[in-house]
Amino acid sequence: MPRTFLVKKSNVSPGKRNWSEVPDHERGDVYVPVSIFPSSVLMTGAEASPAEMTPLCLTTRSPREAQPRAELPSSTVLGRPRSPAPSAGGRTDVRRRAQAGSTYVRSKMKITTGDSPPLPPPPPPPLSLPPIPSLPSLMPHATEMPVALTSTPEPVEAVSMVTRSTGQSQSLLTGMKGPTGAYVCHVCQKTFSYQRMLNRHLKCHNDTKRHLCSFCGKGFNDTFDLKRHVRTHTGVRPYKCTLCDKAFTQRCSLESHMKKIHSVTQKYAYKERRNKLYVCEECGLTAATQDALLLHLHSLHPDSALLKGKAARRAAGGGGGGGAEGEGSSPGSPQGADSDDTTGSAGQ
DNA sequence: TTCTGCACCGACTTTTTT
DNA sequence: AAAAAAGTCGGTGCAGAA
Repeated sequence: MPRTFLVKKSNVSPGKRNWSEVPDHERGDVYVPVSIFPSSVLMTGAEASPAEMTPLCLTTRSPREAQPRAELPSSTVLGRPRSPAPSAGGRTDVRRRAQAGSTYVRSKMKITTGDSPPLPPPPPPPLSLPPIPSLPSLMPHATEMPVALTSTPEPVEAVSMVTRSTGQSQSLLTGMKGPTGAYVCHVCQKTFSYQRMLNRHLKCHNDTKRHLCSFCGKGFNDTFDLKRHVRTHTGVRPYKCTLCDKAFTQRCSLESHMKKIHSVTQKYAYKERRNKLYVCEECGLTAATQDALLLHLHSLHPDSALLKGKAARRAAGGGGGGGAEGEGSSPGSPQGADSDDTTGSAGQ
């Protein structure tokens, strides 16, 4: 069974990993799940692994797992005072942040609510983001503020037409339907075939991010985006090059590598689904099937969040994923572990 | 039954860093 | 230039409300 590429962090610059300093052939040998935990969230002594501390989906490890544990660098992104408040626009210049020691934050980072959490919120309630001060009453729910942050003043009125009680946009969204029947974004005039696509797209114009990374505080619109991001903290690299043992966090990175370095072009049709890879976020093992992954989890990680989540779902009456469980689906939730970009529902 | 929000996932693209 | 990371969208399925 292939082994997920797990990356050991060498103690490099604060707050930033330097994977390149780790020889590729060594990356898979040692898994340091998280080495950038802020001291503020570190428990005393060695009793708590990073995974145990994180509210993310990294679940507790059984004592018998003698995984190397990374010490927390004294000056990680979160272990030090953050840079001053972000710009008014909600975005922060990466260089400014870098000067402040927050090298994880990229230039396109959108601060969640205008204020990055000074410290990683211990189990962050993902859904409890405070509304944008200027529109508190109009945005009870982040997903229901379609044009709240447009540059034009009138959208505020439009937003008020989106009601929480009904969960329906009474006139705003339908009113945005263009002459072709497509749904048009007020902000960028992009068109979408489905209203739900437009609704989701509108979040892009919204600086309020519902899903916060507990490691660095960065916010994302989508849980999947957050989970993908978290992998940069955990060092899990499931996509391994078979030719040079290099590994990547995203499949596209691997495919790009294969093409550019090895001149190997994967034969995939446009948007053709690749083989799904099931990854154990506990130890990095990869499996070709969900059953194999479950078997592995049962045998080695019986306390894994994924298994607990499945058990909880069974207890709750069967049902598959979806909103009910997802509502509390923070990156630390069982579901979170269950649904990494390489694991999780086998529905697809 | 329909609509909607939400979670989830894969894929493609873009930007930034090394 | 390559890699890393993030932004975005198409699509699917479930749950809850109307």
